[in-house]
Amino acid sequence: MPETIQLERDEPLDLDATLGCGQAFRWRKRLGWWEGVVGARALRLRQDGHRLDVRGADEAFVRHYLALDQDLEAILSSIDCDAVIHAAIEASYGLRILRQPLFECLISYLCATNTNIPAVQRRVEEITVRFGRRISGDDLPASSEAYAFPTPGALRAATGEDFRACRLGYRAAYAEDAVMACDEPCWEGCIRKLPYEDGRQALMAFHGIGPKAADCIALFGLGHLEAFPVDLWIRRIMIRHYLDGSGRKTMTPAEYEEIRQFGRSRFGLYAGYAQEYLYSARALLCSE
DNA sequence: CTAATTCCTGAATC
DNA sequence: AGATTCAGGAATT
Repeated sequence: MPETIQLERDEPLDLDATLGCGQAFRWRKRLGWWEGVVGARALRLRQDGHRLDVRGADEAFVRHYLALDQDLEAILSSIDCDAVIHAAIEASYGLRILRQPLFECLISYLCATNTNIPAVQRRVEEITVRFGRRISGDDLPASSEAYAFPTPGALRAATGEDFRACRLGYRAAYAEDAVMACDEPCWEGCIRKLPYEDGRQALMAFHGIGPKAADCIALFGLGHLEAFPVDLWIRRIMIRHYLDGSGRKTMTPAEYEEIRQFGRSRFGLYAGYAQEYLYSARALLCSE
């Protein structure tokens, strides 16, 4: 089912920035097409100016996933309050915060603590190959395989050893616990009803999910656009451009809280967008 | 409340 | 080439 989405003039999108910025872990660009799996769908996307070619899903699904219904121009002008964020916005104009499936997002960010992006991608890939349903491929490129992200039910059978085999290391036990909790039928519906701070607390109740992972899941999985995750890059950027230095190597919980609240009060309801644009421009903003 | 230490993988450096 | 060092969050003490 080939589809083409015509982007309106007031619907800015930069697909490369959106899929390449590290918010989702299952996208690769090959031969001009972005290939990835969202939930149980294998998608391919290609942008050419205002045209977006789609394989593997209908327009409504892609519009929702890419959050094309959000008024990005209005969001960006609301956070565009100084020269630093302005430069970041210019550099990645059209980057959008995806709407990721919640369980997949939670497990992915559980795999993402204390590690780098390629390692996370490998872990997620291993989990899907071992426990995800294989997606049969009318829309897949020839000779390629795709696996759905497993449901909590499908992962119920996974042991700590299985997760270790997926190279989760000490996170394996955390993943086991998380699957159990997410397998409760009301879990997703209940957490979705909570406002940002409460949802964040509920996420931090999981073993292995601290402030940073909780804020990422709140932002990418629950759509709380006011969340402001603080990783080491954001910390460097904020210290350099907005706050007074701190010489320490590790970030204390108090320092995390200080930077998070500063980001929220400075950038407002769409602080999460500010965070993504700053992160995306990290090389620019941290070069001396 | 803060500081130090440990957990594990993977890449860079010695 | 094999050993050491380091980056990166969260939990525990």
